Amino acid sequence: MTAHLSTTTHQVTAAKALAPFAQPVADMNEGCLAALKAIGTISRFGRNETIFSEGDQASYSFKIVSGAVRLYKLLPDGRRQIAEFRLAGDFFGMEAAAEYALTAEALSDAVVVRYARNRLDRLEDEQVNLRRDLLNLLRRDLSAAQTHLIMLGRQTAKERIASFLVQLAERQNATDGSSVEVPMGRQDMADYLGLTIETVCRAISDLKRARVIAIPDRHHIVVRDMDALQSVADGDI
Amino acid sequence: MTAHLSTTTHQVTAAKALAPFAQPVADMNEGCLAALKAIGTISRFGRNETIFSEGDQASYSFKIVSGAVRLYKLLPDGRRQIAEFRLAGDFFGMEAAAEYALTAEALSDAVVVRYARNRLDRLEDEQVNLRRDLLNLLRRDLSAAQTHLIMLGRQTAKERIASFLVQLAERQNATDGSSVEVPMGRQDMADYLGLTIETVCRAISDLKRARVIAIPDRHHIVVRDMDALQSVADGDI
DNA sequence: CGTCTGATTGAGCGACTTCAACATATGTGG
DNA sequence: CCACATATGTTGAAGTCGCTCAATCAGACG
Repeated sequence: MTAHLSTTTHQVTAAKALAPFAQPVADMNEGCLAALKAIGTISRFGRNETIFSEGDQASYSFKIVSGAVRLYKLLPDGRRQIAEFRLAGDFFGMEAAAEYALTAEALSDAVVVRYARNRLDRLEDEQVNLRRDLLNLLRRDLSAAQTHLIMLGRQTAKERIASFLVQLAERQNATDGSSVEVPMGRQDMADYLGLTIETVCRAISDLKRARVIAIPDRHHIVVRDMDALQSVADGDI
Repeated sequence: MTAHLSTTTHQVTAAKALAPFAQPVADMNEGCLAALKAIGTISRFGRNETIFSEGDQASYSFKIVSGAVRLYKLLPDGRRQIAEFRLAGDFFGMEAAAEYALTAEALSDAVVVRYARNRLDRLEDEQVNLRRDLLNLLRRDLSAAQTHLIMLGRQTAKERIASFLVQLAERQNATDGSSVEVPMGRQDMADYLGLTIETVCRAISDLKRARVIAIPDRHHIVVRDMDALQSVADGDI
């Protein structure tokens, strides 16, 4: 493993200020970051604006400076499955081959850095470290997707919701009593968890009624008892 | 994309002879293959034998010569989600970081080539192409996982079964009337599709009753009407 | 032949969905 | 600032798909 801490100024401040999730960002070493910075251009997207669509030529990869992004697939009849939420500090579109396999939309107003794929590819050829970092990024994505799979395939609605909230809380290093930001709406949660919006609402209400969490407003939850929440996530009822 | 056709003798013959799926194998160029061959050692596993377990130190990566492998995760209470089936010609364990994220078991008696990770890593440092190929391998895995996600999150039982059978058939280039090998049992299918074995049976029986497929025996299906099967997969009933 | 494993079918139940009503923001124009 | 509109979220009642439990079947093998 060749991971190094990433510490350029703009991304860290952005992460602190706006990152709803404080999970470890894709680690990049200094040389790579400097090189990346040189080829990136800033770009802005409004809430629900499409950044790229499934099937588009994958001409760019991205890194989020502030805001958040949903990555999803649609079935022909409109059913939607969100594969990932990406947050400040995260990369996305790196995993694409010739065409994007997912659609990317801004969850909220977002500022991103755009990297031209051809320049990125050239950089990769030159810098072994960049290629290695990219490999590790993909490994993480794959691992996350596998965790997501068992969630959708083998967990109950309550377990999925609780697992999701645990993930949110952990990425923000939340402890009992601290407020956790929920950047996505209920429909987004439902489409990520393979449920309906009603089921999501009910499960959240149940957790609230059981005093495991509190809901100050739609976009925040307070974890009152992390152990209990984890137990629900694990199916220990 | 830097993919080249792989044409070493042993793997192609193995694929022809035993591959239940004839999907494009991870493409590797000649140089990489020769180098890989030099560091690989043959290894055999019996039916249901564990090749590695989730959490083990990831000391080796593998390529299947013959047979098939299931890759899965378990929940603490024993619920199982199969993430992938791997078949003759396929690599697995390449995606692992320090530890394996999944458990690998032989679906049937299997012959595999084992590559020591430290030697593999050294090869990657030396050969740009190998790293590039590995990257593409991971991209495919990720893309497959995302397709699997929408299956589990947003498709009905019938759609999942039909989609699965279409996948099987396509990988074997099956046309209407040709027999498709089904290397895994019903429980494996269920754990891949996030269903119970009974639901899998019933859905298959329904397709048989509708004359969309025929079932000569447990490990074979005949696609009688691929268009109809695809329609079921797409939810066009 | 009996046993064992895996597959199939049936009956009843329950978790999640669907449909519907209502509530709570957020924003807009007067 | 209020009246109204729209989007999002919440709750209830009824329906259904897939699960659970249970019995039976089919092939493999000693």
